[in-house]
Amino acid sequence: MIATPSLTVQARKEPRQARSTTTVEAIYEATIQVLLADGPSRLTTTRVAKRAGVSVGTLYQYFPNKQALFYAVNQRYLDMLADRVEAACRAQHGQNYADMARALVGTYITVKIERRDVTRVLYLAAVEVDVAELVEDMTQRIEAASNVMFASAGDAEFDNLATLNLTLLNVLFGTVRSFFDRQMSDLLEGAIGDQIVSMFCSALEAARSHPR
Amino acid sequence: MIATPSLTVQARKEPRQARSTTTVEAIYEATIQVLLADGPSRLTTTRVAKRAGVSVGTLYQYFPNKQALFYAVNQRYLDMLADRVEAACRAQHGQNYADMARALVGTYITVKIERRDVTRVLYLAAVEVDVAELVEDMTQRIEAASNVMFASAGDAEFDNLATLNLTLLNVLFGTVRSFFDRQMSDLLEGAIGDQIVSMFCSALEAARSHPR
DNA sequence: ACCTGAACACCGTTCAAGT
DNA sequence: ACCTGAACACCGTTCAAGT
Repeated sequence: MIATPSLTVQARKEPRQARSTTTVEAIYEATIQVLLADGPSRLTTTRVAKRAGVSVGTLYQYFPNKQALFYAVNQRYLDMLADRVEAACRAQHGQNYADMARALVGTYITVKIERRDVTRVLYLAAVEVDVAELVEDMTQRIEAASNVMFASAGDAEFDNLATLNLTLLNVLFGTVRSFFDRQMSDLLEGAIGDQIVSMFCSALEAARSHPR
Repeated sequence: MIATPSLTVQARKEPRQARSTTTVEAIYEATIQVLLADGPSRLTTTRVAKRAGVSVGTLYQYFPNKQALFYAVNQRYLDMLADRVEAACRAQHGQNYADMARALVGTYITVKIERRDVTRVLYLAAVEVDVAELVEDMTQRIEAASNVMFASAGDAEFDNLATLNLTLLNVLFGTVRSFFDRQMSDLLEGAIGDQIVSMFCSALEAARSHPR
């Protein structure tokens, strides 16, 4: 397994003129469209370029390879996701831990479901390209925000919060992914989402410090 | 997104002579080796054939396309996983639900870790090919076995067991996957595995029927 | 019954030539 | 400064020819 040096994965150059900004936008949009319409296995640079209305050469002027293109699309999506969850965590500062759990789980699920097509297609395609690094960044932002949030709970203090938090977030990410992979994402908005929240609450409850 | 008709994904013909059984074995083995050594993006039919010591044509005599090859490798692995978990569930029939949770979670994690390389590489490559159907089959076998097991618990009865069981298994599958994707699979054998078991237990406890 | 490998269509990527 | 598209190497797949 060869790790792709991350440099090759950055955009080749920044657009400097209005014309090329439009081009890059069109390429992003076309990438998602091709993924949605034709599936990951038909995500070819030629197809994306054609759909974006430019030549392949142009695409390669902005993205050194197909990976970089897909990487950029993921980056936008994952940054947005991390932004939203961070904001939700900040908003809960000092509140009750049950509300925190609800906000964290709820926001994550909401964002994933708002863009359910993109979510699914990115889960599906995530492997044709090495996106692990990006996912790890997003994960760590959320982990940090969530840690700070739970540590600030007004109604409890927790033992081993870091480890518990790690587990809880992997539970959340993994469970949501399982439901998406199995095309059962709709259930997340209902009873299943609530079950996840109560699992969070029980686990937190069990980890409360009881100083004497 | 085009669903691959499942027929094209079956092995093209059954080997009838000792010679060809060996060939098919060699091809399976070579597939895993190439995946492990070169990564999913370099899994090419030519490479597999070469590593197996046969010509490409021979490979195509037994597998109609690259998908079918990868599909077959997954099938073996997932069948084995379902077999093991089913056996563990059967062994717990009539016991306490906490022991059941420990056995279910423990067996699943143990099998995944026993073959950690293959596990990781199959998670990684799972998308280059449509394997969703296979995963769904394995999942449903485990779901059925687990449902029967928990329904037989000697120390409790549960409300809405089917829904709860669905959530619990997606939690298990998803969480394990998250730790593997993040290359933190070792943690599953220790404290994290225990945390998953206690989350199972709290959720089950909360769902106990209390008839009056 | 099984195997071989040259041949074909297609994809990622490049680069000389254009505006 | 940006764009084009023919050209090249490589991969999936086929099939006529071999044992």
